[in-house]
Amino acid sequence: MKILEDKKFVKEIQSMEEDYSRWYLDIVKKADLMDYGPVKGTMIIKPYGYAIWENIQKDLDRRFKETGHENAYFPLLIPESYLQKEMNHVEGFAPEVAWVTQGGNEQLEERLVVRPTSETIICSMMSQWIQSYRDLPMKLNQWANVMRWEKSTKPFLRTSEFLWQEGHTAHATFEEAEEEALTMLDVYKSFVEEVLAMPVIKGRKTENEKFAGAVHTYSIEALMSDGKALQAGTSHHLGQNFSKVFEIQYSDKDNKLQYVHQTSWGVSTRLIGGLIMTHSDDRGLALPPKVAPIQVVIIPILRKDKEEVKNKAHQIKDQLSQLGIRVKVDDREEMTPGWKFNEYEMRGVPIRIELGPKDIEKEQFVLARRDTGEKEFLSLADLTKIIPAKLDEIQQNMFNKAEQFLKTHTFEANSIDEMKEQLLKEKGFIKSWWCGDITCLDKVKEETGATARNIPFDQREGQGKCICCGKESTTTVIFARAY
RNA sequence: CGGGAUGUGGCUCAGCUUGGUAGAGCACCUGGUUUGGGACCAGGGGGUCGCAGGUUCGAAUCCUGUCAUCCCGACCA
Repeated sequence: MKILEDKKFVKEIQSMEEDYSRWYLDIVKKADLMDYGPVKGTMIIKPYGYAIWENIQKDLDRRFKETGHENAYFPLLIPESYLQKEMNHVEGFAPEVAWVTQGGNEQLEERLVVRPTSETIICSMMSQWIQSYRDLPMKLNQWANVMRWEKSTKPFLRTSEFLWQEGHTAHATFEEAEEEALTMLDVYKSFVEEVLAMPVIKGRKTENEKFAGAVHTYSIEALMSDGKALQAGTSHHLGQNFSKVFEIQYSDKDNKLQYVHQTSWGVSTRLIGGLIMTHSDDRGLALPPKVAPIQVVIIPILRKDKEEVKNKAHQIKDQLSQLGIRVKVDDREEMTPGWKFNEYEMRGVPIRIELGPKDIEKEQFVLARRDTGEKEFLSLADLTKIIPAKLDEIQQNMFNKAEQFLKTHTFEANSIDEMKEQLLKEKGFIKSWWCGDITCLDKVKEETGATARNIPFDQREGQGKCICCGKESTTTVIFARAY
């Protein structure tokens, strides 16, 4: 077993150390995930990037269905009057909605918004569909694009148009809606941790960070490799805020009219940005096997006995494909093996198999891991046992590394000065006591640039002094600079 | 939305100060030699210089506007 020296193979990528932001942009371009669209904040998700999204969709969709949800699709355009109904909601979204004011050559009588989220239109339909407690719960999900007129954009992390899924449910009681919101938060957490190998912190959003129109918002927060936080998913308990204005009522068992209790929850293509900033390095993208469009790439070394080597490579491919592994053989002769090694490392393929005439003679192959850079010689006879095991090992190792990073970058601070000092030294999550007063959060933000990410479910025992005002508090908050 | 920077073949950039027939490297195409960590030689194709106006005999170059991208800040369920 030999470990690669820390040589820089990829000269096209700016190092993370020197310029993190440039590094990120280099990765998304060089790994061929996206390209810019002609309109500000829009992007083309290229086939390789879209394949990642499809893998995310596939896995999440299965989890949604397992928890009793059904997919549907609602219109892109929403009448202005719908948005106006819930006051907090309008105010929250007003600055970032795109308007349609004209159809063909005619001015519209009522302006339409391009959906920034679909609560209003889905609620208006639910009010027609729900009559009785027997119609509940109603648990819907849609895969869609949404648009928010963003002022500053960055590929995958914040774009004007993005792809997401939004779940919308209606329940008979507050408790049921609460349970749903928490269940879906769990679904997100287990998906993001198991599939994307990104450890996250579950918690409740503070009042000033919650969704416009929600009773409260839960989130999972991830930590990027530059120490900044990323909201990876949200789940909202909407209470009766929307059902009251959209009149979603049902008759209960005693034939009394009741308003439903609702939830909504979503994750977006932003997860791809998080994936990149969690695992990748100066050599390019690194993908956990479970989302990687190509899990194993086979590079035949074509010096002599070309046909034999090629045939063997394809034979290996077939063997692995039969196990459900996503494999690609790159037997192009116009590229050198070295070029291909770098190319697939840059694109984040978890396992590379090198196969040359000498290997075939010795009944062996070379396995190179993207996560550790290790190369080893292994017996071809064990191929179908080794590869699945290695993929699992890589998946686990990537999660462990990220979890280790999160642990070593979670700090405690007892005063604003301490937090400032820590953020100057090294960024990360900052755990602090908080008295519950929103103005204290504002002050922290103003002085340190860090915002309250969430109030983690996993609270510390005991009590301490509020980071800002010094009052005795029993609530722990996670602060961080965030994307 | 404020401050700064950039926009020239697919990519990275030079040329602009001082206006005068568009360049390099990489990539691409053809042929040959190569191939175990980004090969080499020879030949070849490709750009209305982001877009729109203006100044000028003449604009990639000067002026105005506009759009997009990047950085910093504000905003961001």
